[in-house]
Amino acid sequence: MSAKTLKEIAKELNISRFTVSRVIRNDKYVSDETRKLVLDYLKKEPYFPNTHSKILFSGKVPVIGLVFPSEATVMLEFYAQEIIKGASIAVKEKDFHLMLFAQDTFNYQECIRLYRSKLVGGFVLSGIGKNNFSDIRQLKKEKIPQVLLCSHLKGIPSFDCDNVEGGYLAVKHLIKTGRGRIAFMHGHRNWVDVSDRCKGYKKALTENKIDVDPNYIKYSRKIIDLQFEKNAVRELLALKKSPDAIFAASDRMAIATIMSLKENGKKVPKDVAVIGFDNISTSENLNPALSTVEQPIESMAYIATKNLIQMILTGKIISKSQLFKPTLILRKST
Amino acid sequence: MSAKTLKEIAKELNISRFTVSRVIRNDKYVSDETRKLVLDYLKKEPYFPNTHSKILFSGKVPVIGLVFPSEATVMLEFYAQEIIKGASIAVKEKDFHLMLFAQDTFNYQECIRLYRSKLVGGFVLSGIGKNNFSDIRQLKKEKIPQVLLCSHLKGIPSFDCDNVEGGYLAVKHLIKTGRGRIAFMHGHRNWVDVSDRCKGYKKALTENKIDVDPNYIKYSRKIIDLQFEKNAVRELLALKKSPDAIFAASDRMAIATIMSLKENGKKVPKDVAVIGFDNISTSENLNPALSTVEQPIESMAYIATKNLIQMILTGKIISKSQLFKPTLILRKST
DNA sequence: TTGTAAGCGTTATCAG
DNA sequence: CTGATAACGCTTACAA
Repeated sequence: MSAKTLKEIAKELNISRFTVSRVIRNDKYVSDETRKLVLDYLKKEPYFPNTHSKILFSGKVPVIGLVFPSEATVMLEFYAQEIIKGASIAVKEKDFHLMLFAQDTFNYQECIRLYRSKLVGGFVLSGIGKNNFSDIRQLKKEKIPQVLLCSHLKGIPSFDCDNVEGGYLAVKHLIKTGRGRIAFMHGHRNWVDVSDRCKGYKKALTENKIDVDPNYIKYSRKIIDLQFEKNAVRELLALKKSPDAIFAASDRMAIATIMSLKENGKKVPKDVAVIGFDNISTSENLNPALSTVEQPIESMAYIATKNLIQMILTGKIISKSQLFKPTLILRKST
Repeated sequence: MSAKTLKEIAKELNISRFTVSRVIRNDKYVSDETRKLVLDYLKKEPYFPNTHSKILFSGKVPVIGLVFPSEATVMLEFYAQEIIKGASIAVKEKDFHLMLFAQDTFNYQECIRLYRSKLVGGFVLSGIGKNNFSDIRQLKKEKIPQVLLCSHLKGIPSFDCDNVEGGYLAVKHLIKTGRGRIAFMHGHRNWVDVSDRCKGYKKALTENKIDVDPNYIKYSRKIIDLQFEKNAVRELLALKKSPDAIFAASDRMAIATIMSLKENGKKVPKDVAVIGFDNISTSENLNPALSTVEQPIESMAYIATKNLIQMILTGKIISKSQLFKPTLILRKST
């Protein structure tokens, strides 16, 4: 059943559609009598204004495009739900809507098309990697409202966790608990978050007068490499001075690391402590339960979306960014 | 930068907007000369037709509303991404779009509003529980195109895994590997999938001449109960004949079950075998790696969305449903 | 207080 | 072959 239009309602009531429109928009210039007539009608037959007429007329597009590039899955696998939740809340507050775009690889041309055809009013871009930073600048040139989530780039409004601080917290904790030979394992270098966590790692080490040993840093050269942790652990254990702790840049990696350590006869945390990053839901049910660093993803998504909406509503491109504080979650693996 | 309209392009070329429109729509009745003129222009300045004008004119709304009620999170926590992926692929094939609605509890009134205001053309409803079946029937009465995903209801096009078969496979496997005292743990009874898995459980038992013992069936009375598995395991172990296997209706539950068993000094699978349902990504990294049953969620979402699109395009409400085959994944916990 | 006209950006149909 | 008219459903400004 299609909704009645103003015209149809007006015809049934023998008045003009403009009068009906006035009542609905609470315009003053309607007699109490006609107002009552219309309101009584609307009680029985609710009115649903056509979204597209409204957008067409107003020129404002109350739709946020939430982009999930598949490449970023490595990073965002466990975050999709929280991002959606945060963005949904922001969107509801302002009567906006959320459109989802799962792209194979980030496609800025499609973004331009979506924007210029007025399907969306702006974008929340999640987990954009360095390889796409030039595309982001392109979007900026086109004056397309956008915010970055879980990534950051100078000149673009970015909402990210303070990953330097996160890495720093994790490693400082390891040092505090008596570990001195701390390795760092991370994924493909395309994402700034990874470099940031590495910076935090190095910062904690130097601050504690521990030399940064490149042999202790292992990273994946492929975006997806199922054998990576296995090989990395083997290599680390083969070192003359093998590490007594490993900081993994994601919980997923930390879990695989723990498994590999066990397979190699090491006890966690006795022989090697392990700390992850993300606090995914299964990490507390592991054996041993995983220590990790948590990002406030839902609020990051909420704030990011809120800012984007503000930009769309005011028509102004701002470039306020925000770094969110991570939290150390201590369990049994350290 | 806003996209140029037909009118603006026409003005620059000193022809009428209708002619420009013709060229763009590949209409025959344009002279080669004018066609070239327009095409040359479009090469430098691509044209992006206004979505809303098109929808307004055509009356067709190429937008799928993907609804995620929070209640269903218990079920869908690990599926969001795959559902999104499947739906996205279907949507792209037909030039539709995906709008996301994360609702606190399923809100059919909002669905009606969204449909009648022409914001969406129909709904993919994920993880609808029995408590909302009357709302679904209401939507059907309103002739709103909808499909159910990960749930099923007679008379409504539903795309679900064959959970009876899934439960049957899991329990048959336990029996085959020598287990005779098999418990079943599941979540809140609001979801049909749970009842179906229970049916499969019972079917496998009776088929193998094992009595169904109600003491072996534990279910959560609350939708979220963090202590549930702990208590259930304790109660099961306190039985005179405590179970030698547990079939948990979700991997999450299975993982918590394994932890509780270990805390109670039991070895998995030696003392008690455990099998889950879902095949979530961490289940293979557990210790022991979790045996489980996998649902083809992505294709379920794909097919469901495809069917919905067909309904929207043809304007016909069909009620073809489909049950998808689950797969047994055997690892170390059984 | 109410109705009319014009416009948002398309397209189908008719007239020239 | 091309331009004009009308329509999709709504709102703003203006006229009655």
